Amino acid sequence: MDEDKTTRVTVRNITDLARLAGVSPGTVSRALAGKSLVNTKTREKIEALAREHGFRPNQMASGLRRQKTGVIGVVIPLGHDSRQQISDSFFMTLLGHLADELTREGYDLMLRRVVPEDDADWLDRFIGSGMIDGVIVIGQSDQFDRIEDVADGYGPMVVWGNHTEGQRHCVVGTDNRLGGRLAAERLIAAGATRLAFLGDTTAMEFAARFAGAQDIASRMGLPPIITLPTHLSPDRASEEIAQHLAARASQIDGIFAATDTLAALCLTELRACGIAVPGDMKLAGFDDLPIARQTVPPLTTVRQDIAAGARGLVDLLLRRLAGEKTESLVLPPQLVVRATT
Amino acid sequence: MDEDKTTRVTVRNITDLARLAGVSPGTVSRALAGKSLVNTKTREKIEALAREHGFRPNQMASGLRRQKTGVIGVVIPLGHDSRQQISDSFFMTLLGHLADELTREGYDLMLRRVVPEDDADWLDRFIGSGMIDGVIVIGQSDQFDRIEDVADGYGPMVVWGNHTEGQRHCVVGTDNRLGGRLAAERLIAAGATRLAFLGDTTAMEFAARFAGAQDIASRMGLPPIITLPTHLSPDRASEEIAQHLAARASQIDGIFAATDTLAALCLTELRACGIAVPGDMKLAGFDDLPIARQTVPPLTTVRQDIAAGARGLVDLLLRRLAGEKTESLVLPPQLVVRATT
DNA sequence: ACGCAATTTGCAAACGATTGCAAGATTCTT
DNA sequence: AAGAATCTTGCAATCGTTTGCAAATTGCGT
Repeated sequence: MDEDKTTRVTVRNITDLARLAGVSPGTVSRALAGKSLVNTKTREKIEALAREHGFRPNQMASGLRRQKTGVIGVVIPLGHDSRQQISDSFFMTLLGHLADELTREGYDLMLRRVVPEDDADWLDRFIGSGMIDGVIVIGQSDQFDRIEDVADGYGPMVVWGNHTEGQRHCVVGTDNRLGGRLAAERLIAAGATRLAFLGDTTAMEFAARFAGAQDIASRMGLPPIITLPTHLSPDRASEEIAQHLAARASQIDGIFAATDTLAALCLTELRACGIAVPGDMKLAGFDDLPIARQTVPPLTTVRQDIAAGARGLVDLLLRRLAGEKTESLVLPPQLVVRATT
Repeated sequence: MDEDKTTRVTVRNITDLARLAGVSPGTVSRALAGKSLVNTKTREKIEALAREHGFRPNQMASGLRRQKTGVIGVVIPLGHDSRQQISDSFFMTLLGHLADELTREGYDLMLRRVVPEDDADWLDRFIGSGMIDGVIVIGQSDQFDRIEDVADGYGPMVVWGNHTEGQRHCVVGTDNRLGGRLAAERLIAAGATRLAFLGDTTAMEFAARFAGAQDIASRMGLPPIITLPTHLSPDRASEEIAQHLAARASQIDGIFAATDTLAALCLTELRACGIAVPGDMKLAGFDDLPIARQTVPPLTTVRQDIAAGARGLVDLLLRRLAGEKTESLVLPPQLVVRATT
């Protein structure tokens, strides 16, 4: 009979539960928070009641009072190429690992995609919302300056992207320039002498990859690397690649694609043009996504360690939340030789 | 001189701003919320001050008071196959579209991955946190019953997955069984008579795809379809597929893969075994991910309209938030014939 | 000028959990 | 058994915004 009554009661807040337990709200709060100040028997009673009624303290109220939310914001600026990018495997995989790491540290993840062109205020707005304790920015896109501005006044921010000499925001990323060198070295070692870079060099990461490749080309006394700009979305990119190939294929014998995704598309177009890989054309990608193993022939590429990147991002962010002043983290890329070079 | 003073003041809450504007906090709140009750000149003054100081109302406090947060939870239960799944292109693409749709509707997205085995309480915990206005569950995994339980007491929930006769939770998904029929029909039309299904049939969606294929096999008087269970993570799956092929390849002439990802891996293994596709073996996938166009030969598959799915999920969720009682939405799959059948 | 209606504002009580402080209850000393 | 020391608890303010209600201001017609 008593059971009927208790289960009928709805308990929506800590006060209701306190009434049931015959104690004050403060005690319930302390008990549920696992503080040591509360008597073991009282705690057990409260915990039992909480379990029985499926009670969970309201995170909003808690967040408001404690001035921390337990939520980390993850924002993806869609800068130069609004449409695609998010379904870019690389970012998505990174996001997955981030979710894992943050969960493991007891944080929730609030995801936001923004189009900086439409909303100049995107970063401040997110930070100022009071909803998040810190923010991870995935990709600098073309927003380097804005991120720099914010970094001066706001500590708990870490950015995935390219490290530039003297920058003020804390960044985690692969050494893209080195990666570019590795790719170019391999292409050249495989016999290529007239190289092209496939991808949009206005994106910082890509620019660095290009620059690395150019370093090597210059050092070896080869002609400057041609750039073949493309968008990232597969449908547009395919067309653009086809056009590039039609116009330039005869002038080059090696392609360094900014991304495995682009490399895979390029491979398809090359096949359509009847250009043999690696016979007539060497090809290298970047990222080492799963697809790199499945193209025909399998793709030579530069691997980024995504899991390590995610771990780095979260680790640095937590340190910054604790007040520490952290340096950027630059991860080494690794050449993976398969069959396109 | 006045400017110096005003810019020096930090304004962290609505009360500070009210002081500056010489009005009461209530008025500021109304002005910023765009309510009609406030005088135009006062409003403009307040808006100007807010802009000048970069003030943004605290979402936590607002959420607490209004009892709504403007955040939708998106949860991915990692049931039968913890590791991979999230980097599964399909889910990630869906997530991307969800982010777009929710943003467009003015909602934020809180992402959570859970391992139901470790945390039986995953769904209630999320819902009860007070942080989200509603929840979208991506994939039923093996948690059908738990979702059903919750659905009775909690309205604003929509699930991506398979629709089962008489279920109580609102679901959006492709007609997997029909999709399975389409795939099997095509395989058979291409000349296959002894079919196998590649994938783990304990996942509901996959089970339905298998059942659809079996429908057709039975109707045509063909032998029962063999199941070749695999995990979803590429590394494990590759091995498992190789083993399956070694053991069974001679007994079958058509494979229906639960997923394009699996189909692509399978294609690689088939090539390694020297089995010609579609000559010796027909192959069909499911999803129509970008990779389906890039395999060699390009993959015949069953397309799911991911964007429409995301739109459906968000649309139904919003309707439910408005109190409406909505039916499930079953989307038609579409056969895409390429070169593996 | 005056009264009445229509606009604008301010007041103060919510929303639900946390926490410093002090009071009350136990236990321990001597 | 009294007093000190230690545990437990309750009280009430606080986090920052919203909103019902009432007060104050304005506008309007006569």
